[in-house]
Amino acid sequence: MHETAELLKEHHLKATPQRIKIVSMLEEHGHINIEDLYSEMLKQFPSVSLATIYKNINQMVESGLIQEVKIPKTKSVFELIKEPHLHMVCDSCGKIEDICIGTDKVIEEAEKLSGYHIKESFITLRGTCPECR
Amino acid sequence: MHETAELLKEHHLKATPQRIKIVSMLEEHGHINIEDLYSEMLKQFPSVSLATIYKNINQMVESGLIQEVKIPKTKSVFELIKEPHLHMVCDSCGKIEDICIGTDKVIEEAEKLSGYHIKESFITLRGTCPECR
DNA sequence: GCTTAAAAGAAAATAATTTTCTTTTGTGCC
DNA sequence: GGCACAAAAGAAAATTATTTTCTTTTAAGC
Repeated sequence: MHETAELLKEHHLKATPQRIKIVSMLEEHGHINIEDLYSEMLKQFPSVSLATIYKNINQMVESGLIQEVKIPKTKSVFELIKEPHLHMVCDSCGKIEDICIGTDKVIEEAEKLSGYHIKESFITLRGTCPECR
Repeated sequence: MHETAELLKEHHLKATPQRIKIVSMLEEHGHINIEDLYSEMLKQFPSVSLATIYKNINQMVESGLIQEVKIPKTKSVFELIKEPHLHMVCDSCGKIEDICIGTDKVIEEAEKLSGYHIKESFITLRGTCPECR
C-alpha cells in the first residue's frame, strides 16, 4: 500500500481515492486553497462534490493531519502539518514557501514584555522572491 | 469637530455617525470582528444594516485607515493601522493584544536563507496571558 | 438654507460552507 | 475472494457570509 494511504490511516481516516488525491496534492504543491483543490480534483474525479472536499479538509484538520494557513489579503491555504516553519509569500507571483529559522529570540522577548506564556507562533513574511526580482 | 471625524476626513471618508462609531469602537477595543461590531452598532443605531458595516469596513481598508488581521482558528478582526506590531492571542480568554518588539534579526535571516526581499511581516503568537495563568 | 454626491438602509443576489439524505465503497472478518 | 457494515461520496438543500442594487436620507461645500 502506498504511503499516503498509510498516512491517512494513522490519522484514523479511511483511505479513499479522493482523500489520497487530496493528500498527494498537498505533498506535491505544499499549499493549496479550496478552489484550486476542487478544480484539480475535478480532473481526476469528474463527479467529486465540493461538499466532499470541505468534509475531508475539515476531518483532516480535526485529525491533525493538515492545517489552515491564513494569509493576509488572500484565500486561506491548507498544508500538511510538519515541523514549525514560517511562510514566505511572493507579492509578485503569489508563490508560498516554507522556511525554517529560529524564532526563539522574538518569542522570548515577547514573553518578557507581555507576560504571556507563548505556545505557538504564526509568521508570514511578504515580499519579492528571487525569481521575481 | 472631534478627532475621529477628522481622521475619517483625512482618509476621504465622510464623517457619518455610523463611521464615527465604527472608528471609535476600534480606538476603544483595539480589535473587533464583524459580528461583534454589528451587535455593538445595533445598540446605538437600531436600524443599522450589515451591508453598511461591510461597505464601511471595506472602504476603510481601501483607504488605508484600518486593516484585517487574520488569526488562526478564529474570525478575522479589524484594527486601526498604526506602527508595525505583533499580535498576542490568549488561548484562554481570547483577548488580543498588540506588542512592539524588534523583528529585524528574524527578517534578516529569512531574507538570507530564502533570497526574498521582505517588505512586511505578520506575526501572531498564541499562548496564555498573565491574567489567565 | 440649498444642492449634490455620497452614504444608509432594505432587500435581493451571490459566494462560501455545512447539513441532510441516499447510494456507494473501503476494510475487517470469515 | 465474498459478506457485513460503518463510513464516505455525491446530490441537493440549507445555512452563513458577503456583496450588490436600488431608493431614501444626509454630510458638507457654497
